[in-house]
Amino acid sequence: MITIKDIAKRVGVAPSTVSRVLGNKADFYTAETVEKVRTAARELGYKKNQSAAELVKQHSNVIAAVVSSVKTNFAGEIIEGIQKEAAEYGYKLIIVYSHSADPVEQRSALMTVIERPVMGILLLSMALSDDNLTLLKESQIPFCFLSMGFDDERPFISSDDEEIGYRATKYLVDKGHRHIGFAGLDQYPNTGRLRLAGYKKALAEVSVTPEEYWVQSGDYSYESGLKAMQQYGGKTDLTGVVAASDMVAIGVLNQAHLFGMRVPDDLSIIGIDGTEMCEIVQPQLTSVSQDFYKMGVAGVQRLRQLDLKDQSVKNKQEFVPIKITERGSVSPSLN
Amino acid sequence: MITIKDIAKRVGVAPSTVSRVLGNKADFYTAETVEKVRTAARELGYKKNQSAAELVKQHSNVIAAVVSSVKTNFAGEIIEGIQKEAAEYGYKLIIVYSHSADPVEQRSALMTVIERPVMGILLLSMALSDDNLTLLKESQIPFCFLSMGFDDERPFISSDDEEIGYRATKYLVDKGHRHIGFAGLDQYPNTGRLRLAGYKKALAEVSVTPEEYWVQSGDYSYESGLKAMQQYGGKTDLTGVVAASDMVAIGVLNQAHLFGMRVPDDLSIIGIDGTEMCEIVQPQLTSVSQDFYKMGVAGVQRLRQLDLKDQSVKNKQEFVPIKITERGSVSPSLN
DNA sequence: ATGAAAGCGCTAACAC
DNA sequence: GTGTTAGCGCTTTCAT
Repeated sequence: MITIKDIAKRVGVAPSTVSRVLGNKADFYTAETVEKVRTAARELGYKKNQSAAELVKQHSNVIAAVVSSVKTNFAGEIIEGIQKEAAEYGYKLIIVYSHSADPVEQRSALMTVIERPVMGILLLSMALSDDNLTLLKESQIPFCFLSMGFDDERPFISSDDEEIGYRATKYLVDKGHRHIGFAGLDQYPNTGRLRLAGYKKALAEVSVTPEEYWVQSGDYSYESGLKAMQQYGGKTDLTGVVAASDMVAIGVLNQAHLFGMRVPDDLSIIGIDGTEMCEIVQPQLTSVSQDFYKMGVAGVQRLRQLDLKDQSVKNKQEFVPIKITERGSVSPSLN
Repeated sequence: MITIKDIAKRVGVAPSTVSRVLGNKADFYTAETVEKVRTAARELGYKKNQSAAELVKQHSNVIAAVVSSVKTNFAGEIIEGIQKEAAEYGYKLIIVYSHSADPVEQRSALMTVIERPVMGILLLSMALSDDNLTLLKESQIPFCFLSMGFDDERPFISSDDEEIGYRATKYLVDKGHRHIGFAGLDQYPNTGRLRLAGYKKALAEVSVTPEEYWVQSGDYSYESGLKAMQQYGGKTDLTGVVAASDMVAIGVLNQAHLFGMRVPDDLSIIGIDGTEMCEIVQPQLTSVSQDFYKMGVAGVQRLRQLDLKDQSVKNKQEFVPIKITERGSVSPSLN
């Protein structure tokens, strides 16, 4: 292994000088020294030992993202946003996966990043257990949750779930629909509750109280959509459905087709997320689009502020705007 | 920050003893010492500084996966395989992303993991530039390519692309098809060439020489499928299409539908990969399924052997079996 | 503008 | 079984 000592010896300077040159500390050197050091480093094939640097600096330019599941198809967009913005500031990104549910696995993933001096931690759609949240806080490392909101003090950047539920439902209401189902509502403490509240609010504005079977729970999966539609049945009085994710929407769509229903003529469907999945089914899915890319970007900016000791944003909770993308799965109600 | 010294002081032993207890080095201690040390560590909220440990050990139990693109939908399956198998042996996994194309970005991603003593590097569908391959080799860190084959000495674990091309085409041939297109053939040095060779071989066995327009190039995307089918046209004499990926297959499928063609009655389609996308379209896609999960598992095992100084597998090139999963997008040719 | 020296937190001989 | 000691490679005062 080539170290700065080797370079120092070769060039005839002290290791500290090499360190300064390679670390671009001000430009207090003769151009000649810089040149010689750089050349020697290249020729010897020098590679910095970050462990050593991190040990003394107790800091690094690495951002860690902890992701709840490999399967979510929007995580990629958030990561792209993080990656792009991180590159902007010279931060590196490492990602670790953890299934949201299991506290032990969560802990292992957290430890992987806490045990080294990362510059900040971004948690993607993670519902951290209390123990693990404590662990995270004690680490003193700046952090922020992404794409998941909470009703306590935790910092997060996400969409406003109540608004999502409200606007999706309102969109169908404005098209004349009154019997509207919610398919695949999740069981997380907040997301599901808030989306449901928004859904009920939009319905209440036109004096509709949803029947119990209108709301079908699920886990964002394609199967959840299939199952929800099976519950509704081929002769349902529902004319519109809000689906908890694009995959749920596709499940509802396919099951409706299997029942011989036409979409959107017999049934209107609006999805939530707005991933590329919306465009590969027929009809293409109208959806409430979340700006995942922007969450990633905002997450990096948050970490950066924290790194710069701006404590004012420590527990800031921030919403990223949503929008409705009209495609072909909703039509006016004929009733 | 709490260090082993703090624990040592508190318990009244030497730091080295604490290190040994916490590192589970044999069980050469009084249960009492172990108990006291553990308790103190917990009470003080001790967190190991991995940078320090890695600096002295020049080694860690971290596997790094370098992934070519955030968008590939099979990377998730490989990662699940890696994760699962890694956990089996107590290895941790960190992932870094890099777009396959840009050597500069590739280099940055590589450096992120090379600059610390990771135990091994797995490269997922990465076509590394020569410079970066040299960099990787010089790092002395064990590595293996996954889901991408090469015609040089590089170690890899992937499907046999010629076999994929052959079996996909043969499957259609056996159903009576003779005019068979290949949609979305990629431009990578190997993958595309080998799949094309397999395709031509299966066709040659029934004395068919493909017309030039039968083979449409692409980049595995949905759009590539759309475009390929547009080139074929609604009145094509092709009765079957092999698609380079499931997304390409879906593109072909949708464009065929737009042309008013029925699948599989008017056109049979077989996809490559076998991701969950196959089951969310109608008809469901028959596909050549790759065992991505197994590639991940095998990758970890490879790294483990290398870690155990088993040099015999250093440049081993390994194929993972493929299989045809029959769903609903292929029917016998009526000609 | 550069060198000398100290030390980050941990592990691994080597003693006893 | 446990303590002592010597670094791992790097950064950073503090000199000069």
